Amino acid sequence: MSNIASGNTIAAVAALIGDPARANMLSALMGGQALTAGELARHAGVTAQTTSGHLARMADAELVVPQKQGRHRYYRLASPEVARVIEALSVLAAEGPKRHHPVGPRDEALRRARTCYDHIAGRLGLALADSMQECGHIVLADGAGIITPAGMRFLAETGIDLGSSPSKRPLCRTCLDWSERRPHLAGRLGAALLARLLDLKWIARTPDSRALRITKAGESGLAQTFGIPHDWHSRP
Amino acid sequence: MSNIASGNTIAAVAALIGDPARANMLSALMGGQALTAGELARHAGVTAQTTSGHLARMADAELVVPQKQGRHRYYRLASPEVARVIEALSVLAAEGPKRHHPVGPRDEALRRARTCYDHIAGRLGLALADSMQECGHIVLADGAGIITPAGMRFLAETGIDLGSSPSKRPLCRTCLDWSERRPHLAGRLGAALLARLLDLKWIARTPDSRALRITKAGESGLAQTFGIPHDWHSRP
DNA sequence: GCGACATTTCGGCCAATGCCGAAACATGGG
DNA sequence: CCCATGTTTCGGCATTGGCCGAAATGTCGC
Repeated sequence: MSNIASGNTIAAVAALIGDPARANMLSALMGGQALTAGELARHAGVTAQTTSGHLARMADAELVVPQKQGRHRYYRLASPEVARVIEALSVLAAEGPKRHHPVGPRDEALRRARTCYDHIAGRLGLALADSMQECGHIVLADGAGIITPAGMRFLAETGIDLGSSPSKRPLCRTCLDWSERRPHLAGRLGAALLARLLDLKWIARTPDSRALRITKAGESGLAQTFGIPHDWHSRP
Repeated sequence: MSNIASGNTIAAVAALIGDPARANMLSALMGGQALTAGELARHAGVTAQTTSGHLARMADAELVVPQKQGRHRYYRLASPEVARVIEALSVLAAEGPKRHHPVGPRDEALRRARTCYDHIAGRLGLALADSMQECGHIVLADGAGIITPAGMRFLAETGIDLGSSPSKRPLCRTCLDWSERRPHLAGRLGAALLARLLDLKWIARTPDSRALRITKAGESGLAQTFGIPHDWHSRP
């Protein structure tokens, strides 16, 4: 009875994500960067051959998109929608059976600041969201936010470019942080913020990890622009 | 490398959803009502024994919760978080490989109005969201909304009770409608709206389906309160 | 207590699929 | 041109896990 067709299709997608090797690859791609097949193989803990098969299937289902470059083959998540599925699954997985509830990234660096697909998560993500809200630049409410006129000016001054695209992508979403259990900024604003902070070299990516490092320049920049104190990162 | 643990767990959850029979059951439960094991077996298209096993596993993983009642055993989705995962997967499944993109519920009744976990989807869902937005009762922005003071008065007058709980559940989220590709109201507001409209008997559930029927009283009520014209449902 | 109904447990069958070794394509550098 | 490196294809093995028939447990109504 009812709509078996759509049920079947969501099953197909979920089954694809439901393999440990593939799930690890997708988690790794949540870092937002494109990774080579080899790197993904290492993340997944399986051989290159096996990885190749997995990637082919995921590309076919349009969960990831391949990009040839020299003798490497880069893969990235196909869309923010894919990221949302992983994100929603993470929330569920973190809550999960209460067997060992003290979960979340064990790594302190990840807790402090990390990428979440194309925006910033961890305590830095929360601090940025809090700051912008306190300054009246955005109004957050339940999973999304509105950028105020003052906020628009602030973004322009700070060089954060939302890209005046006619894109259907939400301007300002929030994303539930699975380590801190509070929302941080996602959507186009979140993406632009990450891009700008990387561009200013206030934060830097860490090789082989989703962790973000706050640079010397970043410490003062974040303090001046967002009012985030220097000693912020030492506090839980 | 990296956090295999969390990857593993999201894989476990996804694998659970990734079976056609289980996915069909979960889709059926997206109707928001608790269903008996037998009903779920019919939805899934497998025998009762098989269903029992599936339900046990999903209950163990806390995707669904059982509730004994007489010689029946009712199951419902364990949380809004579970619903969000299914919702996100539906979006992906609908877009999916462009092989047959004219998808969405084939059934015209489902397209018109249906439940989506605990709120209203379909064209009626969109019309309600549009109406409240045009009247200045809510301000929607990218995945969530804010209820204005005027909106709060309107809700009070209309008898829509948001339940002053200290719940962490978002007041007003939006949920992307997979048949119409536009957002409708979810969150506590969406749930309260559905409850109130059912209570007023303006809409009624359909047995064995997620479709909602608009009653005679509903037609005039919706017209007066939300400005939704009588002939609304005849238009695409 | 006895039959009807709903659900679960047990046991065995079978198909799907993840995994790797070996080898074949690509690509870039010397 | 040949070798090193990255990636894919092929073949075969082993395991997982979904499915059902049969039968046990519970629960209701008489």
